[in-house]
Amino acid sequence: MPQNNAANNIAYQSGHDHNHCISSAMLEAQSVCKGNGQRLTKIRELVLQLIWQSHKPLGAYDLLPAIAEAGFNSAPPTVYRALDFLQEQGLVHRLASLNAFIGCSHPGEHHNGYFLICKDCGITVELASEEIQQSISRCATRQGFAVEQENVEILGCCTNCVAPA
Amino acid sequence: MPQNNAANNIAYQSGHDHNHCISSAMLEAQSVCKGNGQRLTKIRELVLQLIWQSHKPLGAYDLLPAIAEAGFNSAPPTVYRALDFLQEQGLVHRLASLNAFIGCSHPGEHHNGYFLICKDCGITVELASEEIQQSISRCATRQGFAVEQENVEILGCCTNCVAPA
DNA sequence: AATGTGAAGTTATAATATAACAAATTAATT
DNA sequence: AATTAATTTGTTATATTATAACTTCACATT
Repeated sequence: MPQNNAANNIAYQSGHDHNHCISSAMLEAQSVCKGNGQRLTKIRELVLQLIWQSHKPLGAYDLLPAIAEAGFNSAPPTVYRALDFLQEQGLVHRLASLNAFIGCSHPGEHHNGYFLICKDCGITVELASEEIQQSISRCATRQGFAVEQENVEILGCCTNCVAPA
Repeated sequence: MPQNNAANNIAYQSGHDHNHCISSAMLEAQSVCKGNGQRLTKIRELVLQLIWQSHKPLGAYDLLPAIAEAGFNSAPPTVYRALDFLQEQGLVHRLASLNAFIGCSHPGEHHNGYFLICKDCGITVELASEEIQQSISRCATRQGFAVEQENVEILGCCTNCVAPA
Protein backbone atom coordinates (compact mmCIF):
# COMPACT_ATOMS: atom_id res chain seq x y z
CA MET A 1 0.00 0.00 0.00
CA PRO A 2 1.66 3.19 -1.21
CA GLN A 3 2.06 6.06 1.17
CA ASN A 4 0.23 9.28 0.44
CA ASN A 5 2.07 12.54 0.35
CA ALA A 6 1.43 16.05 -0.79
CA ALA A 7 3.46 15.67 -3.95
CA ASN A 8 1.61 12.76 -5.48
CA ASN A 9 -1.83 13.28 -4.07
CA ILE A 10 -3.41 16.65 -4.48
CA ALA A 11 -6.19 18.06 -2.43
CA TYR A 12 -9.25 16.89 -4.29
CA GLN A 13 -8.14 13.36 -5.00
CA SER A 14 -10.01 10.72 -3.05
CA GLY A 15 -7.10 9.13 -1.24
CA HIS A 16 -5.89 12.49 -0.01
CA ASP A 17 -4.20 12.13 3.38
CA HIS A 18 -4.67 15.51 4.92
CA ASN A 19 -3.02 14.66 8.20
CA HIS A 20 0.10 14.18 6.20
CA CYS A 21 -0.34 17.62 4.62
CA ILE A 22 -0.60 19.22 8.00
CA SER A 23 2.29 17.45 9.64
CA SER A 24 4.60 17.92 6.71
CA ALA A 25 3.65 21.60 6.44
CA MET A 26 4.44 22.09 10.10
CA LEU A 27 7.76 20.32 9.81
CA GLU A 28 8.71 22.26 6.72
CA ALA A 29 7.78 25.47 8.48
CA GLN A 30 10.16 24.68 11.31
CA SER A 31 12.93 24.05 8.87
CA VAL A 32 12.25 27.10 6.69
CA CYS A 33 12.19 29.40 9.70
CA LYS A 34 15.34 27.89 11.13
CA GLY A 35 16.99 28.27 7.76
CA ASN A 36 16.00 31.93 7.61
CA GLY A 37 17.02 32.63 11.18
CA GLN A 38 13.42 33.39 12.11
CA ARG A 39 11.33 32.27 15.04
CA LEU A 40 8.22 30.16 14.52
CA THR A 41 6.53 31.28 17.72
CA LYS A 42 3.48 29.65 19.28
CA ILE A 43 1.06 32.09 17.69
CA ARG A 44 2.66 31.81 14.28
CA GLU A 45 2.63 28.05 14.52
CA LEU A 46 -1.00 28.05 15.62
CA VAL A 47 -2.02 30.33 12.76
CA LEU A 48 -0.23 28.12 10.27
CA GLN A 49 -1.98 25.07 11.70
CA LEU A 50 -5.33 26.80 11.46
CA ILE A 51 -4.64 27.75 7.85
CA TRP A 52 -3.79 24.13 7.12
CA GLN A 53 -7.06 22.81 8.54
CA SER A 54 -8.14 22.36 4.97
CA HIS A 55 -7.30 23.26 1.41
CA LYS A 56 -9.91 25.97 1.47
CA PRO A 57 -8.68 29.54 1.75
CA LEU A 58 -9.63 31.17 5.04
CA GLY A 59 -10.16 34.81 5.89
CA ALA A 60 -8.08 36.41 8.61
CA TYR A 61 -11.16 36.97 10.73
CA ASP A 62 -12.12 33.32 10.44
CA LEU A 63 -9.05 32.45 12.45
CA LEU A 64 -9.67 34.78 15.35
CA PRO A 65 -12.11 32.60 17.34
CA ALA A 66 -9.68 29.68 17.41
CA ILE A 67 -6.87 32.01 18.41
CA ALA A 68 -8.99 33.28 21.26
CA GLU A 69 -9.81 29.71 22.35
CA ALA A 70 -6.13 28.91 22.44
CA GLY A 71 -5.76 31.69 24.99
CA PHE A 72 -4.09 34.30 22.85
CA ASN A 73 -5.09 37.84 22.24
CA SER A 74 -7.47 37.75 19.37
CA ALA A 75 -7.52 41.28 18.10
CA PRO A 76 -6.99 41.60 14.35
CA PRO A 77 -3.32 42.64 14.53
CA THR A 78 -2.48 39.30 16.10
CA VAL A 79 -3.59 37.29 13.13
CA TYR A 80 -2.42 39.76 10.50
CA ARG A 81 1.05 39.83 12.02
CA ALA A 82 1.27 36.08 12.01
CA LEU A 83 -0.02 35.91 8.46
CA ASP A 84 2.40 38.59 7.32
CA PHE A 85 5.25 36.68 8.87
CA LEU A 86 4.17 33.41 7.30
CA GLN A 87 3.86 35.08 3.90
CA GLU A 88 7.34 36.55 4.23
CA GLN A 89 8.68 33.10 4.96
CA GLY A 90 6.84 31.73 1.95
CA LEU A 91 4.66 29.47 4.07
CA VAL A 92 1.33 31.06 3.27
CA HIS A 93 -0.16 32.78 0.25
CA ARG A 94 -2.77 35.46 0.15
CA LEU A 95 -5.48 35.14 -2.49
CA ALA A 96 -6.36 38.68 -3.41
CA SER A 97 -9.53 37.75 -5.24
CA LEU A 98 -10.92 36.20 -2.05
CA ASN A 99 -9.24 38.26 0.67
CA ALA A 100 -8.17 34.92 2.05
CA PHE A 101 -5.13 32.90 2.92
CA ILE A 102 -3.93 29.41 2.12
CA GLY A 103 -0.95 27.29 3.08
CA CYS A 104 1.82 27.10 0.54
CA SER A 105 2.06 23.66 -0.98
CA HIS A 106 5.75 23.79 -1.73
CA PRO A 107 7.53 26.16 0.56
CA GLY A 108 11.26 26.47 0.40
CA GLU A 109 11.30 26.18 -3.36
CA HIS A 110 11.62 29.45 -5.16
CA HIS A 111 8.39 29.52 -7.07
CA ASN A 112 5.33 31.35 -8.21
CA GLY A 113 2.03 30.04 -7.01
CA TYR A 114 -0.78 29.71 -9.49
CA PHE A 115 -4.11 28.86 -7.95
CA LEU A 116 -7.11 26.88 -9.09
CA ILE A 117 -9.99 27.86 -6.85
CA CYS A 118 -13.15 25.79 -6.93
CA LYS A 119 -16.11 28.11 -6.59
CA ASP A 120 -18.32 25.25 -5.38
CA CYS A 121 -16.33 23.41 -2.73
CA GLY A 122 -13.71 26.08 -2.14
CA ILE A 123 -10.81 23.67 -2.42
CA THR A 124 -7.86 25.44 -3.91
CA VAL A 125 -4.86 23.85 -5.53
CA GLU A 126 -1.55 25.53 -6.04
CA LEU A 127 0.32 24.83 -9.25
CA ALA A 128 3.90 25.63 -10.01
CA SER A 129 3.59 25.50 -13.76
CA GLU A 130 6.67 26.22 -15.84
CA GLU A 131 4.41 26.59 -18.82
CA ILE A 132 2.32 29.37 -17.33
CA GLN A 133 5.40 31.01 -15.94
CA GLN A 134 7.07 31.08 -19.31
CA SER A 135 4.08 32.36 -21.22
CA ILE A 136 3.70 35.20 -18.76
CA SER A 137 7.38 35.90 -18.92
CA ARG A 138 7.37 36.02 -22.71
CA CYS A 139 4.38 38.37 -22.86
CA ALA A 140 5.91 40.66 -20.28
CA THR A 141 9.30 40.75 -21.96
CA ARG A 142 7.67 41.61 -25.24
CA GLN A 143 6.35 44.76 -23.54
CA GLY A 144 9.66 45.55 -21.88
CA PHE A 145 8.07 44.71 -18.56
CA ALA A 146 10.12 43.25 -15.71
CA VAL A 147 7.98 40.83 -13.74
CA GLU A 148 8.35 40.92 -9.99
CA GLN A 149 5.29 39.25 -8.64
CA GLU A 150 2.71 37.09 -10.33
CA ASN A 151 -0.83 36.86 -9.14
CA VAL A 152 -2.71 34.12 -10.93
CA GLU A 153 -6.02 33.07 -9.43
CA ILE A 154 -8.23 30.91 -11.58
CA LEU A 155 -11.81 30.51 -10.48
CA GLY A 156 -13.84 27.59 -11.72
CA CYS A 157 -15.06 24.16 -10.91
CA CYS A 158 -12.83 21.34 -9.70
CA THR A 159 -12.99 17.82 -11.00
CA ASN A 160 -15.15 16.61 -8.09
CA CYS A 161 -17.68 19.38 -8.44
CA VAL A 162 -17.83 19.20 -12.25
CA ALA A 163 -18.72 15.51 -12.13
CA PRO A 164 -19.74 14.49 -8.61
CA ALA A 165 -19.21 10.80 -7.85
CA MET B 1 2.10 61.60 -39.55
CA PRO B 2 0.38 58.41 -38.50
CA GLN B 3 -2.65 58.61 -36.34
CA ASN B 4 -2.44 57.18 -32.84
CA ASN B 5 -4.98 54.73 -31.63
CA ALA B 6 -5.40 52.38 -28.73
CA ALA B 7 -4.59 49.33 -30.77
CA ASN B 8 -1.16 50.32 -31.98
CA ASN B 9 -0.04 52.59 -29.21
CA ILE B 10 -0.20 51.28 -25.72
CA ALA B 11 -0.26 53.28 -22.58
CA TYR B 12 3.40 53.70 -21.80
CA GLN B 13 4.61 54.48 -25.28
CA SER B 14 5.71 58.05 -25.79
CA GLY B 15 3.33 59.01 -28.58
CA HIS B 16 0.35 57.76 -26.65
CA ASP B 17 -2.73 59.81 -27.49
CA HIS B 18 -4.80 59.52 -24.41
CA ASN B 19 -7.60 61.75 -25.60
CA HIS B 20 -8.18 59.15 -28.23
CA CYS B 21 -8.34 56.44 -25.57
CA ILE B 22 -10.97 58.33 -23.69
CA SER B 23 -13.15 59.26 -26.61
CA SER B 24 -13.04 55.81 -28.13
CA ALA B 25 -13.78 54.21 -24.77
CA MET B 26 -16.81 56.43 -24.34
CA LEU B 27 -18.06 55.71 -27.82
CA GLU B 28 -17.57 51.98 -27.41
CA ALA B 29 -19.41 52.15 -24.10
CA GLN B 30 -22.42 53.71 -25.78
CA SER B 31 -22.47 51.00 -28.37
CA VAL B 32 -21.92 48.13 -25.93
CA CYS B 33 -24.73 49.33 -23.68
CA LYS B 34 -27.07 49.87 -26.59
CA GLY B 35 -26.23 46.39 -27.84
CA ASN B 36 -27.02 44.91 -24.45
CA GLY B 37 -30.20 46.90 -24.02
CA GLN B 38 -28.74 48.72 -21.05
CA ARG B 39 -28.72 52.40 -20.18
CA LEU B 40 -25.46 54.31 -19.90
CA THR B 41 -26.81 56.91 -17.52
CA LYS B 42 -25.09 60.18 -16.61
CA ILE B 43 -23.52 58.76 -13.47
CA ARG B 44 -22.34 55.62 -15.20
CA GLU B 45 -20.88 57.66 -18.01
CA LEU B 46 -19.18 59.98 -15.56
CA VAL B 47 -17.68 57.11 -13.61
CA LEU B 48 -16.38 55.55 -16.79
CA GLN B 49 -14.83 58.86 -17.80
CA LEU B 50 -13.20 59.22 -14.41
CA ILE B 51 -11.80 55.71 -14.66
CA TRP B 52 -10.38 56.58 -18.05
CA GLN B 53 -8.58 59.68 -16.78
CA SER B 54 -5.44 57.60 -16.98
CA HIS B 55 -4.14 54.09 -17.36
CA LYS B 56 -3.60 53.87 -13.63
CA PRO B 57 -6.08 51.82 -11.64
CA LEU B 58 -8.20 53.94 -9.31
CA GLY B 59 -9.92 53.01 -6.08
CA ALA B 60 -13.67 53.45 -5.78
CA TYR B 61 -13.23 56.07 -3.10
CA ASP B 62 -10.85 58.04 -5.31
CA LEU B 63 -13.76 58.76 -7.62
CA LEU B 64 -16.14 60.09 -5.01
CA PRO B 65 -14.87 63.71 -4.84
CA ALA B 66 -15.27 64.18 -8.59
CA ILE B 67 -18.71 62.63 -8.43
CA ALA B 68 -19.63 65.08 -5.71
CA GLU B 69 -18.27 68.00 -7.74
CA ALA B 70 -20.40 66.95 -10.66
CA GLY B 71 -23.41 67.39 -8.40
CA PHE B 72 -24.28 63.78 -7.80
CA ASN B 73 -24.73 62.00 -4.55
CA SER B 74 -21.33 60.80 -3.55
CA ALA B 75 -22.02 58.12 -1.00
CA PRO B 76 -20.17 54.86 -1.66
CA PRO B 77 -23.13 52.99 -3.14
CA THR B 78 -23.26 55.48 -5.98
CA VAL B 79 -19.82 54.63 -7.25
CA TYR B 80 -20.01 50.93 -6.49
CA ARG B 81 -23.26 50.63 -8.39
CA ALA B 82 -21.81 52.35 -11.39
CA LEU B 83 -18.65 50.24 -11.23
CA ASP B 84 -20.66 47.05 -10.88
CA PHE B 85 -22.71 48.00 -13.89
CA LEU B 86 -19.63 48.84 -15.93
CA GLN B 87 -18.02 45.56 -14.98
CA GLU B 88 -21.11 43.65 -15.99
CA GLN B 89 -21.00 45.34 -19.37
CA GLY B 90 -17.34 44.47 -19.69
CA LEU B 91 -16.27 48.09 -19.75
CA VAL B 92 -14.24 48.08 -16.55
CA HIS B 93 -12.10 45.55 -14.76
CA ARG B 94 -11.43 45.23 -11.08
CA LEU B 95 -7.88 44.49 -10.03
CA ALA B 96 -8.21 42.40 -6.91
CA SER B 97 -4.59 42.79 -5.89
CA LEU B 98 -5.04 46.57 -5.71
CA ASN B 99 -8.70 46.93 -4.82
CA ALA B 100 -8.87 49.19 -7.81
CA PHE B 101 -10.56 49.58 -11.15
CA ILE B 102 -9.38 50.21 -14.68
CA GLY B 103 -11.04 50.73 -18.02
CA CYS B 104 -11.20 47.73 -20.28
CA SER B 105 -8.94 48.15 -23.30
CA HIS B 106 -10.95 46.00 -25.64
CA PRO B 107 -14.57 45.83 -24.60
CA GLY B 108 -17.01 43.99 -26.74
CA GLU B 109 -14.55 41.26 -27.55
CA HIS B 110 -15.00 38.12 -25.53
CA HIS B 111 -11.72 37.98 -23.72
CA ASN B 112 -9.78 37.46 -20.55
CA GLY B 113 -7.82 40.40 -19.28
CA TYR B 114 -4.28 39.84 -18.13
CA PHE B 115 -2.71 42.84 -16.46
CA LEU B 116 0.81 44.19 -16.26
CA ILE B 117 0.88 46.62 -13.36
CA CYS B 118 3.88 48.89 -12.96
CA LYS B 119 4.61 49.24 -9.28
CA ASP B 120 6.51 52.50 -9.88
CA CYS B 121 4.30 54.60 -12.15
CA GLY B 122 1.10 52.65 -11.68
CA ILE B 123 0.39 52.42 -15.39
CA THR B 124 -1.35 49.17 -16.12
CA VAL B 125 -1.63 47.46 -19.46
CA GLU B 126 -4.19 44.87 -20.35
CA LEU B 127 -3.10 41.97 -22.51
CA ALA B 128 -5.32 39.49 -24.27
CA SER B 129 -2.70 36.82 -24.74
CA GLU B 130 -3.73 33.61 -26.43
CA GLU B 131 -0.52 32.10 -25.18
CA ILE B 132 -1.24 32.73 -21.51
CA GLN B 133 -4.82 31.69 -22.00
CA GLN B 134 -3.81 28.39 -23.49
CA SER B 135 -1.19 27.56 -20.92
CA ILE B 136 -3.69 28.20 -18.14
CA SER B 137 -6.29 26.18 -19.95
CA ARG B 138 -3.95 23.23 -20.40
CA CYS B 139 -2.87 23.21 -16.76
CA ALA B 140 -6.45 23.42 -15.60
CA THR B 141 -7.65 20.68 -17.90
CA ARG B 142 -4.87 18.41 -16.70
CA GLN B 143 -6.40 18.72 -13.22
CA GLY B 144 -9.94 18.21 -14.44
CA PHE B 145 -10.64 21.83 -13.59
CA ALA B 146 -13.17 23.86 -15.57
CA VAL B 147 -12.00 27.46 -15.80
CA GLU B 148 -14.65 30.12 -15.39
CA GLN B 149 -12.79 33.27 -14.55
CA GLU B 150 -9.13 34.12 -14.83
CA ASN B 151 -7.45 36.62 -12.62
CA VAL B 152 -3.95 37.38 -13.77
CA GLU B 153 -2.29 40.42 -12.29
CA ILE B 154 1.42 40.76 -12.85
CA LEU B 155 3.23 43.31 -10.74
CA GLY B 156 6.57 44.63 -11.86
CA CYS B 157 8.30 47.46 -13.59
CA CYS B 158 7.26 48.84 -16.96
CA THR B 159 9.68 49.66 -19.73
CA ASN B 160 9.78 53.37 -18.87
CA CYS B 161 10.47 52.77 -15.21
CA VAL B 162 13.04 50.03 -15.81
CA ALA B 163 15.09 52.32 -18.03
CA PRO B 164 14.00 55.94 -17.63
CA ALA B 165 14.71 58.18 -20.63
C1' DA C 1 -52.43 60.71 -15.95
C1' DA C 2 -51.65 55.93 -13.81
C1' DT C 3 -48.62 52.29 -13.26
C1' DG C 4 -44.54 49.64 -13.17
C1' DT C 5 -39.61 49.25 -13.46
C1' DG C 6 -35.15 50.40 -12.94
C1' DA C 7 -31.93 53.91 -11.17
C1' DA C 8 -30.28 57.00 -7.73
C1' DG C 9 -30.45 58.98 -2.95
C1' DT C 10 -29.71 58.07 1.80
C1' DT C 11 -28.48 56.03 6.19
C1' DA C 12 -26.31 52.67 8.40
C1' DT C 13 -23.15 49.08 8.90
C1' DA C 14 -20.28 45.02 7.48
C1' DA C 15 -15.78 43.19 6.30
C1' DT C 16 -10.99 43.68 5.78
C1' DA C 17 -6.76 45.73 7.28
C1' DT C 18 -3.39 48.89 9.59
C1' DA C 19 -1.38 52.62 12.82
C1' DA C 20 0.57 53.59 17.03
C1' DC C 21 2.08 52.84 21.36
C1' DA C 22 2.63 49.93 25.69
C1' DA C 23 3.92 45.66 27.83
C1' DA C 24 6.17 41.40 27.75
C1' DT C 25 9.32 38.14 26.16
C1' DT C 26 13.60 36.58 24.25
C1' DA C 27 18.45 37.15 22.94
C1' DA C 28 22.82 39.18 23.45
C1' DT C 29 26.18 41.41 26.31
C1' DT C 30 28.28 42.58 30.38
C1' DA D 1 22.80 36.74 37.16
C1' DA D 2 21.98 41.65 35.75
C1' DT D 3 21.65 44.86 31.96
C1' DT D 4 20.63 46.12 27.65
C1' DA D 5 18.81 45.64 23.05
C1' DA D 6 15.76 43.66 19.88
C1' DT D 7 11.80 41.28 18.74
C1' DT D 8 7.25 39.85 19.64
C1' DT D 9 2.74 40.40 21.53
C1' DG D 10 -1.10 43.09 23.75
C1' DT D 11 -4.19 46.77 23.27
C1' DT D 12 -6.89 50.58 21.60
C1' DA D 13 -8.26 53.02 17.99
C1' DT D 14 -9.13 53.82 13.34
C1' DA D 15 -8.53 53.47 8.24
C1' DT D 16 -10.09 51.39 4.00
C1' DT D 17 -13.11 48.88 1.10
C1' DA D 18 -17.66 47.29 0.26
C1' DT D 19 -22.64 46.17 0.92
C1' DA D 20 -27.53 46.02 3.02
C1' DA D 21 -31.84 48.02 3.24
C1' DC D 22 -35.07 51.16 2.44
C1' DT D 23 -36.74 55.57 0.21
C1' DT D 24 -37.28 58.68 -3.47
C1' DC D 25 -37.00 59.79 -8.14
C1' DA D 26 -37.08 59.39 -13.26
C1' DC D 27 -38.84 57.59 -17.21
C1' DA D 28 -41.20 54.29 -20.19
C1' DT D 29 -45.29 52.03 -21.27
C1' DT D 30 -49.98 51.68 -20.98
